[in-house]
Formats: sequence, structure tokens, C-alpha cells
Amino acid sequence: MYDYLWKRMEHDHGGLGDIVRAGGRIGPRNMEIEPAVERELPTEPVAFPTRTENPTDSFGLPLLDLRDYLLGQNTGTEFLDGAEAMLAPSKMAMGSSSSSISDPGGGGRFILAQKVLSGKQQVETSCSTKPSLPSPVAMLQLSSGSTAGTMDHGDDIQIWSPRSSQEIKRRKSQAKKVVCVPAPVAASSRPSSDAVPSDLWAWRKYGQKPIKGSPYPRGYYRCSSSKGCSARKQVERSRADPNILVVTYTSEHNHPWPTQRNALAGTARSHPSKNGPRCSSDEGVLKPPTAPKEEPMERPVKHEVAEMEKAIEAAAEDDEFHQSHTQMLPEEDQPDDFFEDLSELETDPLSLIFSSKGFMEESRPDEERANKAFDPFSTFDWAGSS
DNA sequence: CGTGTTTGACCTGCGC
DNA sequence: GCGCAGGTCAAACACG
Repeated sequence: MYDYLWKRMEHDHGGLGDIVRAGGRIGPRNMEIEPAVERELPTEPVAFPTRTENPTDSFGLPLLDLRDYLLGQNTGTEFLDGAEAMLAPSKMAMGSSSSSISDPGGGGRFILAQKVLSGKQQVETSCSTKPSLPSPVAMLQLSSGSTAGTMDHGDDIQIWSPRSSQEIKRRKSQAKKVVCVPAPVAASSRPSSDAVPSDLWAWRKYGQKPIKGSPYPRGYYRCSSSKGCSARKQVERSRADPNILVVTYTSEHNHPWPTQRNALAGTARSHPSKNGPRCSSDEGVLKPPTAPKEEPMERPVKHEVAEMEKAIEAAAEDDEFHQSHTQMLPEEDQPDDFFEDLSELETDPLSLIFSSKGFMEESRPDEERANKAFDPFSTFDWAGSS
């Protein structure tokens, strides 16, 4: 398994930062999509290649296939390349009225909807899952090309190609990947704090703007793993569900997996609110102005990985999970230099894969416990417990 | 010292 | 041309 993961990471390392983890509840079962979805309905559905038809088109998202590999079931990840994904018209009303997306009929499928506002290509995604769905990820990409994809979702989602070459051109200039993840649950030690889910890259916040029509500001981040990297992401809370963060990735990382030690420097802030008198505003990145200040996101470090492993092991009541994860992280195969390897990697991508446990536990009645124990965000303690 | 966040100012694209 | 909104810059400051 490790070899498999590693090969995938080596193969796709340029895009590993695009792995988006999510833990705990993604959203309500039936998500109310905001009204005023204004766009022209496509005329012709485009045949959507299955994963097997286009197995390499994962855009650096090894977890997509990995999850299938682990769970042996259809992935809950929507990954689209060069086209829009939306629920089929029969399942999602388009137009000015609000649409309610419901369980498409079982099978543990992941439900995703997006709306594309006309003109500026603003994309808003919403997502929800069935409670039994183990998938931690919802992803949508808008990028170049007319049709492509690695989605396999039968009738629930169809893809339409851009209507004109102009549209294609416009989209090429603005490749984006829109990901929605559940808002991290703040660590119990800081009940008032909030956190932005981190991925495997180091991000530096360079701006924040209030968004018209949304009570939540949008945070702007750029990759700080490597100088000159043009990768950026925007993080904002979904208007439809404040518990969901909408992360929009733009540009690609032009460097491999971050390995520099200094990538962690300055990240372990325990009390960012102590930032001098300039911090007069309590407006956090993803909170409305009245909300408490947000804690900075933080990348997992050694001891956090260890804590996560403990949490996973302690709560591995699910035999399936236990088998799969003990297979992936056998105790006897973790010598002391295991974390030395981790330090070289800065962040072990595997640890993030394990974090999906939170979703695998999601269907359990003791949801809160599952969230606390396995929620990657709380487990990692993104807000910085160190 | 090198990293991070915060935040006001500035830039840019778009609609009117 | 003007105004608006979104995106970016950069100075100030905090943290380890």
C-alpha cells in the first residue's frame, strides 16, 4: 500500500497540494442551493469518460483513486476537468428558484452542485453526502479543455462542454479548482477559535476581502512552499452552509512537494490574536465581522501525526477501517526513523489519507465523538496547539 | 532572521 | 468616464 501511495505521489507530486481533506460532516443531507442560478442550460450533454477510460487524468489527485483502492467502492470525489458539473436537469432545477438537492437514491453517492454565475465565472459549489458516505472530499475543477474527466457517477451528474471557443479560451485563462470542505471543528481547548483547513502545501495569506452578498470574507492565500510559485487559493465560507468552506485553487504549483524545513517556520502561533494593536478588527478570514478571530491554519507536524495515529488506533472499532489502516501503517513497520522520513517530507501525505477516517465514522450515531476523534482538522489541531 | 497575519491602499476588469 | 467589486501589494507587527 505504501508503495502504491508513494508511486502515486511521485507520479502526481506536482499536484498533491490539491488533495483536499475533509473530515466530519460535509453538510446537510439536503442542501438548499441558493437561488438565482443564472446560466443557460446546456443543450447537449457530453459523454463523460469514466475513470477507466481516462485513468491518468487525475490532475495530481492521487487520493481519488486511492480511496477507491482502499474502500473498493465508488469514490465520492467529483473531479472534473474542463467542463462543468451539475446535477442533471431532472434532479436540479435551474433558474431563479432555489433548488434542493436530495439523496439521489442511495448507493452512498456523493452529491455535488455548483452554480456558475454568468459573466465572471464565479463558481459556488455546494455539497452534501449521505451519512454513510465515507468520502471526505468534494472537488470540482474548472480548467482548460472542452471535455474530460474522471468521474463515474452515472445519471446523477452530466457534463456539458463549453458552448463556444470563446468560453473555452476564457476558461483556459482562469483554471480553477473549486473544492468544498467542511469547516474545521475548532479544538476543544479553544472553543472560540476557528481554523482554515490546510492542505499539504504551505500557504501564506496575502489578503482578505469582504464579498458582496456574503457575510463571510474571502481569504487569499498564495503558496509559500517555494518562491515564485504561482499557486493561489481562495478560502471562503459557503453562503448556503457556513459549515462548508469553499476553497478555490488557481494556478499550479511549479515545484515539487515541499521539503524545506523552513516551510514550517513561523507557523506555530498559539495566539495570533496577540498581534499588536493593528489587529483591531476581529474579522477573521472565514467569519462574519462579529465572529471571534480566526486561528491561523497550520500544517501538521510530527507530533500531530503521532497524535492522529493514536486517535485512529484508539477508535478503530470498525474492522474494515482497522484492517485497511493497520495495513497501511503497521505498528511494527514504524521504526523511530519513521518520523525522520516524515520530517523530510514535511508532511506525510499518508497522514492526510488516514484523516479520512472521520468520514468513515460519519454514519455512526456517535457522530460527535467521531468528529472529535477523527476529524482531521481537530485531530491536526489546525489552529495550532503546539 | 525567516516565517506568518493583518489591513489599508492600490490596481484591474466590468457594467452602466 | 465613472463607480463598483474583486484581487493584489506592501508596510507593520507577531512569533519561534
